[in-house]
Amino acid sequence: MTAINHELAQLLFPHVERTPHDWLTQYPPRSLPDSAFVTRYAPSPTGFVHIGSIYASLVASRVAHQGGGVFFLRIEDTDKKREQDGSIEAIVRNMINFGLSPDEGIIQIEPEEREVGAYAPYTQSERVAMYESFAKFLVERGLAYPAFDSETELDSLRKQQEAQRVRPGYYGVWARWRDAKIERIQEKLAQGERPVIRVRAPFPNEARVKLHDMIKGDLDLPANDNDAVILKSNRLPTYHFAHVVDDTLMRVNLVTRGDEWLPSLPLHVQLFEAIEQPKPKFAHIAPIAKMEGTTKRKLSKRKDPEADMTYYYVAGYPEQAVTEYLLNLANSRFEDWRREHPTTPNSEFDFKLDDMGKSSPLFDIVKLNDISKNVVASYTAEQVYMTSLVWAKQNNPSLAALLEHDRDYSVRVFNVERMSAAPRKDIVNWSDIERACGFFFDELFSASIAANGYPFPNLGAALMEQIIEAARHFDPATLKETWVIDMRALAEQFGFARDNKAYKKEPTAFKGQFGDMMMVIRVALTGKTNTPDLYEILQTFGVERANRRLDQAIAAVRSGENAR
RNA sequence: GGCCCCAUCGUCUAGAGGCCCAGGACGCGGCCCUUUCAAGGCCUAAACGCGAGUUCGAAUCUCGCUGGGGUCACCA
Repeated sequence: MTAINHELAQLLFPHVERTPHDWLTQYPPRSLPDSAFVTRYAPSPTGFVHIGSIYASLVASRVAHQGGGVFFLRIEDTDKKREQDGSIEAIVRNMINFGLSPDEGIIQIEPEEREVGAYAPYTQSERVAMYESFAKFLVERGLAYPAFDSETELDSLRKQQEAQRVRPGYYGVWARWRDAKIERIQEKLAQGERPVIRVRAPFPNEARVKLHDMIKGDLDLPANDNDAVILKSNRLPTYHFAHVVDDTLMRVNLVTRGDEWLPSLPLHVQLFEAIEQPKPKFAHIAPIAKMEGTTKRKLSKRKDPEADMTYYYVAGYPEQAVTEYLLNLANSRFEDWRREHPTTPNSEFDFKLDDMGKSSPLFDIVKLNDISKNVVASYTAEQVYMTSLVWAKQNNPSLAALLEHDRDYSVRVFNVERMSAAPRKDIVNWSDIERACGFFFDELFSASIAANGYPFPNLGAALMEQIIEAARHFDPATLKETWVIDMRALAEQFGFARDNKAYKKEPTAFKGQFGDMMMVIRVALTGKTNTPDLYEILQTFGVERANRRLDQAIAAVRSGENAR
């Protein structure tokens, strides 16, 4: 520490008395086994929650918790311009919903915000004193210096570099404030100008940074020679410096983050060395991407609705489905595991960073839908009822009213073809319920008939009337097999084939096959051509509702207006 | 443009020199089952970007090329 550096440090940070050592003493190493990882999710509160964030925190949380480590939440609010109200609430709510509740940081917002953890505060704007201590430390050692370039000066610098076709940046001869005399700095400060603080990077720097990334493998990057800004003129740190100081003081030993950070990794390594602290391990995650025409790009907040977690809430995807889809993207082994362990909570899946892909996976809603169908099928009717009701209250109030109006009936509706070994898989998400089950509810059924009529097959009004009339005599005490046998007999009586084989053998001898007759009943009861099993529908409806529907259908057939 | 990362069916991927004329899942198509639909069962089509090496032998190792992506802010 030279006298001049010390003087400069005092000039820049006269009020800063605490040293890095003081802070390191205040926040001692965690007492955890060596194998335990301390990870964090460090979002900036700049808007809606991106699915990539949930993906990254899922990874971080699993890696930490599997080894008995700690996963915490840190709010990176150093860019006050981009900050948006409500972001923190959205972040915390999403984490809770997705079973990613942090061990430390803001863990709750309702009824009141609550922060826990011994490494507080967990919000960067409240940690300014720490950044200043470390910045002062660097200035004292000649490893950082103030720079007073204005925005326009930096712009013209960049333009000159472009014109001369040299690498843009603040380095070598371009780093004008790098070796400024202290008198000049004093003068600027006296004029009331606020400098940024830049690292003094070795220049020229031919060194290479070699390290092992837990996802990307062995990395070999050129060392940093750019005098990056570590403290902005408003005294808030840049991401780079905040990352290094916070992850040091909060004793993070594994940094998981998007791989867009790879290019600045050498700077980070340099900063860890400059503050004389060990660097953590790194795991750089390839972000979820999407095709746009022929180009692949990161899922974008602006362009892609599916980037926003709100999309999944509005569509009513169970959180478990989204989680398992993401787990599958991260570790494709997951779906094999799921098949072998159909009912085990996914938290017991042995997640491995090693198994993560190195390149960006493409988002695939079709695959998500498939996973979601299976998740919904694994729910009990009661669970479907409860969960979809919560969704409907927010997203489909009229459906919520129907579900609440007759709770028992609704649960029975969701129980149709659910209790078997091969449960019905026709509900993708809660917004799909109206399409799949709407006809069970008289209001929705009537609306559908009013809008679309009955999609009856062309069998002639007289015959259809007879068929529907015959269906009126349903006895709930009848066993399913018996009922089917009875219906087959009826089919034969009406001139339909008793079974498919008979029909295939001699198609012209019949009015149609068994299914054709049943379709008339199906449409009469439901107004649809694709529904669950008719026997179960009749059982669920009950005789009264069934007969009411059949009578209505007969009337429609008679009037002819809806037959088509 | 510099630097960096990446590269197997349409998609997610398995594959760490012979087990692979490449396996699974989703999707697509077909068949079976069947009161429609869904599910389920069976089956088909579908990929190692290209070129050199190394080797008895390469999807797997090396190099080059090509292609894709990321990044070059007082944003994170």
